[in-house]
Amino acid sequence: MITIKDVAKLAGVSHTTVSLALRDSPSITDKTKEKVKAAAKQLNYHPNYLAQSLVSGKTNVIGVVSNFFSSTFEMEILKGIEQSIVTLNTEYKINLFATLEKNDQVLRDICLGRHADGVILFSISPSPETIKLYNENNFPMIVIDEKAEGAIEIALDNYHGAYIATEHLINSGRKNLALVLGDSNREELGLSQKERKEGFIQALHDHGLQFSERNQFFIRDYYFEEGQLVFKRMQRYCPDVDGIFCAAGDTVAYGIMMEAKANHINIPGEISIVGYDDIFASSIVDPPLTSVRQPLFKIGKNSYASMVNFLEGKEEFRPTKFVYEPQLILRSSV
Amino acid sequence: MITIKDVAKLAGVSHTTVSLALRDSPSITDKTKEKVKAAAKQLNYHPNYLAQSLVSGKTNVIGVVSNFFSSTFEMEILKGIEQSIVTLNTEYKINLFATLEKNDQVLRDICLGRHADGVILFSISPSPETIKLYNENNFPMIVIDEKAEGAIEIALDNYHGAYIATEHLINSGRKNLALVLGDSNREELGLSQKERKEGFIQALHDHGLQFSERNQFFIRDYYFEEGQLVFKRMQRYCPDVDGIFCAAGDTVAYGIMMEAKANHINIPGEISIVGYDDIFASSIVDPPLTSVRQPLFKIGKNSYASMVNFLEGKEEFRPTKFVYEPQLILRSSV
DNA sequence: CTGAAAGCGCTTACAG
DNA sequence: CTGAAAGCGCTTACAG
Repeated sequence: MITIKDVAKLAGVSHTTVSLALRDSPSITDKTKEKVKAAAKQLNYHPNYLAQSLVSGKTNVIGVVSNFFSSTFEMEILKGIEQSIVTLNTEYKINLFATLEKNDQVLRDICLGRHADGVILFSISPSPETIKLYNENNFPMIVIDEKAEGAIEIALDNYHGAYIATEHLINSGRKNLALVLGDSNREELGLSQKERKEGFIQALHDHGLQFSERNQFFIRDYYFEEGQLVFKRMQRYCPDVDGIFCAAGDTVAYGIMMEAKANHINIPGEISIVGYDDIFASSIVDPPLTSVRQPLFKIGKNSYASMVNFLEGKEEFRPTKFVYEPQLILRSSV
Repeated sequence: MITIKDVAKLAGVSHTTVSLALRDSPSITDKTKEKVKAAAKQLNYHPNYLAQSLVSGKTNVIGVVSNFFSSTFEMEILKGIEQSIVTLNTEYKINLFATLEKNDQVLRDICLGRHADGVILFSISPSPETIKLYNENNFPMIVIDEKAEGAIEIALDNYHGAYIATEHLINSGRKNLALVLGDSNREELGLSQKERKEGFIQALHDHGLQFSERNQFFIRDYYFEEGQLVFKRMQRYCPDVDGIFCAAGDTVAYGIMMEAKANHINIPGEISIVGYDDIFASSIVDPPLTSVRQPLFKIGKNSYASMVNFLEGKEEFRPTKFVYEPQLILRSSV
């Protein structure tokens, strides 16, 4: 490994001078700089960032933390971040950290191990201790789609999204609505699913309809096949359902639609359905799926931009909550 | 920031002892260990990985490098990697580095800045100098879907995938085939597109058909809308096309199908089409799209596992080329 | 069994 | 304008 000392030796100066010259310090002669740079080039020298960061306390990386990175939700936000990186053209690199369930542990590591200068979390709820740790270390933290008191919260208005979806079903004449929720692998519902359930119930009430626990169906992994199973269960236990709000997302909604089709039940003729997420395929399935779209691209873009502002001291970090409103995309499934 | 010295002070020992105790060195009394660990816990101490890595020369992170991470190709491989991480349950974390075009620069940084112990590249072709640098530093490099002499190459047999797709179209009676290629933003075709073109042409020849440059259409960004445009151009310049091999992938193929539908042209009645990638939506579009599936999940899984083996010294790193065969998934678009 | 010393590769005051 | 020294937070021989 080529170090600063090798360059110093070749250039015939001290390693201090090399360090200074390479960072274009004004206190070094142009002639010395040239000599040093030539030597560095000849040896193909590149500074060890580990060492640099250790002394400077800066890594120039922004950490993006998520449970995993293999679903469309993350993809959309990442697209926004990527766009922001390209247009802003800053010094900052991004690193993606997949926590695979070990959320707080990974977060601690990033902060204490100085793997980044700040983090953006996707659907991860940090513990109060972790938030405290970040604040103590002046590490900005932006949390998308989860609660995080003391950090910057980017909330998606799931309540409202569910409300408008449900209202749309009701306004189109549906009276017996089913709700499909994803309960992940936990005992209780995640934040967004819980809020969607509340929005669903409220819309029902506001239109004089009753919510029945029996019209509620659960899936775990957000798979297409689970949607097929849900429809089977629905046919069996609630054959009179005429509208479905699939809060568990579009992929599950496709499964429901496919199974309905397989049973010769017409959508939207006999049953209407509204999905959530408006992922790409929703415009090309048959029939095109009405769905709630969240401004994920914009969220990614803005989050990255804010983070850069915090890190460059252009904006003061202060716990705030921002709410982004979803939008109902009307197609032909209702 | 809490350092090893703070812990030492609280525990009443030297910082050397703290370091040893925390790593469970056999040369430290159980009693001292307890004392140290209690102190560390009380102060909520976590080692600075930057410092640890600087001295140990190990980061315990595997770098995953891609131009960006927001397409289904990366998603599928990542799924495999994530599964591998969970089942293997190793010490290694993964970090995703988005290069956004600055491929070699990012790769150099990772190696020289010790941001990782080894890398897995997605569709990135490292320069010979970069490969040399990695080899000199004993940094294992696995390259998926691109050429990289001197590294481990994971090749997708694009030639064969294109060949079987084309042959299938011919065997189903199609005689006037069009080819749709993605030429990205470069002057020349990327490796995989070039190979697909060769497979297409060879299949044509082997069945006594001629390849015509006029039956070739290009897109740049792999967008759905480009597929719609391609179909319009096709209608205009080659109205007698009866089969399409969309080497540019399924998303573009959907655009073609939609535009055909909008023009009341029946698929597969009048025109057949085969896509590439077999992304999720292909099974649910109407008609379901016949497509070439690449074993991306498996590739991700195996790549991660090999990397761990290299890093742990269980397997010797030696430049090799592995070829994974694609598979034609038959549906109703032919 | 424990601690003082040297060192990982760098940067930043401080002398000269 | 340049270099010797101290230090970032840690680990690893080496004494004692």
